[in-house]
Amino acid sequence: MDTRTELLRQAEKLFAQRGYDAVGVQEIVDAASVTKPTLYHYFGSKRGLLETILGDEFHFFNQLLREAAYYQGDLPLTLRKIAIVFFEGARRNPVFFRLQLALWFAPRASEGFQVVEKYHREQFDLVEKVFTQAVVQHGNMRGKQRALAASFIGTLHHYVGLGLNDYATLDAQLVEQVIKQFQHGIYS
Amino acid sequence: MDTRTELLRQAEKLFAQRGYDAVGVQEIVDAASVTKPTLYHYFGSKRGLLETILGDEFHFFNQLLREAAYYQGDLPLTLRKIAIVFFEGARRNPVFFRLQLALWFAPRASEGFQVVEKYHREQFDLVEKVFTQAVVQHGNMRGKQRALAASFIGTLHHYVGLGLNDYATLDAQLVEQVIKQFQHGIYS
DNA sequence: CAAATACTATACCGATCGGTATAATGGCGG
DNA sequence: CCGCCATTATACCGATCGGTATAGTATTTG
Repeated sequence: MDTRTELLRQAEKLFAQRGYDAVGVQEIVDAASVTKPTLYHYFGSKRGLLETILGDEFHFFNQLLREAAYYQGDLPLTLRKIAIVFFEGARRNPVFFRLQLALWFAPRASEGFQVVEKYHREQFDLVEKVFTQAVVQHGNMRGKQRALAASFIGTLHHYVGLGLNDYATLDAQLVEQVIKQFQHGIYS
Repeated sequence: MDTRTELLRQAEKLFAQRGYDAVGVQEIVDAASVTKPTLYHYFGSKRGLLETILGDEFHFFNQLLREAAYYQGDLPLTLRKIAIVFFEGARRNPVFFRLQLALWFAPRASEGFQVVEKYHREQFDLVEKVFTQAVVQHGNMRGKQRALAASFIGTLHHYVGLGLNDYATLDAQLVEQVIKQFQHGIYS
């Protein structure tokens, strides 16, 4: 295991467990069994370390989301694919999803939120585009794409949060329930 | 304005804006135009300050919730009342709701989460009790009270979050949409 | 083989962290 | 008027914060 990867892994774990601000640089390098200059050689700053972690993870995840959000005329199918990507992502990589959720709900002026914001904006734009394309078939959604995208992603976040704390099981059945529930909100 | 109240107000605002860990004690006392011994006289520690802030706010809010969650045989009505309490609370006191949401999504091991947890547990218990009482009329919910309570509160949180960031308007219309959507999830 | 480059440790920086010892101030009851 | 208690400021504590100057050791490249 090279030291750079070990630093990324240990830092992600610590940030997810105790929060970005509460974890010191010294603690990270101790966990990775290196010293501070090594960390600063690779990442430049504590913030640079966080940006690298989130950049790598979101690069991977948002690519999956992009493929799932490729709209081909069937809105429920597309939403289902998106939900599956979120739920499977959270099950495969709970540490990252915990971190990312905590930072997303952190105060607007906090470092963590600012770093995570642009990646969430990417996700939002992908989902909003789906709803915009679907307006052709679902005219009653016209003008509501922004609210719908925010609501859908928010719903997925909320269930991911429940899943991470064992209040729900992120399985195919829950996907169906979420989609059905959300569609009912649209068509009413 | 007495200094104690001023400290509570300024600290709540700063914590909500930039996060509990990112705000230092010195900054709080400067904002309140006092010095550190004054803060430590009243609250004992930084954590004690946070506990007092959240204790006061949740004491007030959870009492409203308790009244709204008094079940009298009409589940949709009770859920509607609960949703209204959340939405009106968030509109009246957005600073507190921002803070409380951020702490709730903070890592399990963080100080902030630990302080906020017991008050959320109160809320959860109140809502779970509603579903348990409603099982008499809605037998298909039997055994799912825990998941339903978590899902309902999570839904409200998610819309409060949207409202705080202007992705939704926390009005009576949204209450109806949330209730209808949630009921559809139950009865299916 | 020489020189450059990448990587990593020791030891340190000033600033800030949460918290406190001491003492001065003020109002209030006896 | 005296003594008590609550409140507040000055000045300080050791520890930790994020970050770095310097130098050593590999590894790679010419």
